[in-house]
Amino acid sequence: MSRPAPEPSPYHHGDLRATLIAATEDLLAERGPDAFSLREVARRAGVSPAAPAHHFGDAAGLLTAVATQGFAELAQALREGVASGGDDALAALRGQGLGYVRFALRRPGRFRLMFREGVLHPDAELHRQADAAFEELAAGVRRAAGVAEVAQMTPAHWNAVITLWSLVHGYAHLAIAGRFEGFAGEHGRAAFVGATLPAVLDATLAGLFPTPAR
Amino acid sequence: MSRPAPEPSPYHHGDLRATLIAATEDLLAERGPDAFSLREVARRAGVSPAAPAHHFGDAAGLLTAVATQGFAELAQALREGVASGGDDALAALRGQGLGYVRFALRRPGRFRLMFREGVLHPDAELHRQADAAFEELAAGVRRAAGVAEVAQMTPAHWNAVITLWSLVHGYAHLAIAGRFEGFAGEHGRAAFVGATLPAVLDATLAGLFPTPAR
DNA sequence: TGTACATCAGTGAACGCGCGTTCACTGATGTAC
DNA sequence: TGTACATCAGTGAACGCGCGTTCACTGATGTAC
Repeated sequence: MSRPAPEPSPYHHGDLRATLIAATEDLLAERGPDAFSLREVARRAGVSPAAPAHHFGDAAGLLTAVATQGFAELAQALREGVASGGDDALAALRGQGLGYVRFALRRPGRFRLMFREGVLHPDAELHRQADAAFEELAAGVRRAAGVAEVAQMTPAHWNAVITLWSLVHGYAHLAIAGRFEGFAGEHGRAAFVGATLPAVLDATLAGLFPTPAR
Repeated sequence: MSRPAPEPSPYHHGDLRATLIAATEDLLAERGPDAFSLREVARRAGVSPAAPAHHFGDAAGLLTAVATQGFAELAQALREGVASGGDDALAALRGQGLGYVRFALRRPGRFRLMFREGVLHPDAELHRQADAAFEELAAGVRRAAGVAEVAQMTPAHWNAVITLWSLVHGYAHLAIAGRFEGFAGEHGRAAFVGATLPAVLDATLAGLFPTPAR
């Protein structure tokens, strides 16, 4: 997870912006959002504490850039989850749910940052990426419900979106916070998730999209 | 939400322990867990910065006490939610879900603290209270499933517990983080929750506890 | 009932720390002519 | 092709701040006799 040691620094870095984002993600992964500090990130990037201001303005600006990139990757993870379901719309929706949770567990610190209030700048691009990720979920529900357009979605369809989002979001948070460790037992977290999450999603989807023949 | 101004302080406070806990809850409510500081709490309680150490050891000790009390109140909120459902086990379970979310939204800062890693002491009483709250949820599922004892619960029953817990936990977190504000629109958050959460719970419960006649 | 004394609960000054940000600066790059 | 110069990207020292915790202390309480 850690990057190579800083080079014997030339004056101009090359791609300091990307390096600072990567260092921030590493720090979040290792020590969580509470341990973030601009100086620590600068130290890891092998750069003076004033350097980040050049690219991000201030500390919140750097975190906002990290969160924005996070939402873009979340949307991507949801798209890949859909693809894993093939032609079956319900299987695609389940794949999306799995993708959401796996995304969260892959980088828990960043995931928590993305949904933290008060530490990010209000930012048009951030909101655009967050909305795009949400829209992936809504599109999944439309496919499962046989609805083509956003304008055709009923309150029940929106409730289905909220239900699935809440479910995977809560599952991810509880898993990250270690609340499932009483269950996970000897098998570890990954095995626990693999064993329970598909069943959890299927039971919920059965309630949201009952099939006559079931 | 704010307490009366500190009295012209007598040397001995009377009930400083409870006062510090209350001041912490106020601070969490007003400015969130990130803004917590021991000195600010002492200021609000009208007491020197060294006073809290006498009762709680250190800052994490105070937060741990607050979280412990929070879990006790969460368990109580779940019990009240059950009662609202009367004799119908599914209605009781829905009431529990409503109680969970309402508890979270009543004091969002404290709720977030309770599930924050790294800021609380590992503490026997804290874990006892957290487990007791969780056990309320499991008991609700047992009633709905017609199972009398913990030992009789199947993996499917445990999955139902995890599903409901994830659902209400995620819903609460998303609501607190303002992610539903695009929906809430003109009606405000309370109205949004009142309109969507019961339906969300019912749809999920239908998937978890299908009834033959449905 | 009165008094000595231990214990409890709080004071307030001081410590050292890491932080975000600022500032004047300088080295490197690239562009105009 | 050379050269002057503007712009960019980083330095590193310094600032002021609020923090958690420590320390020797003192005022209040309560208990033993």
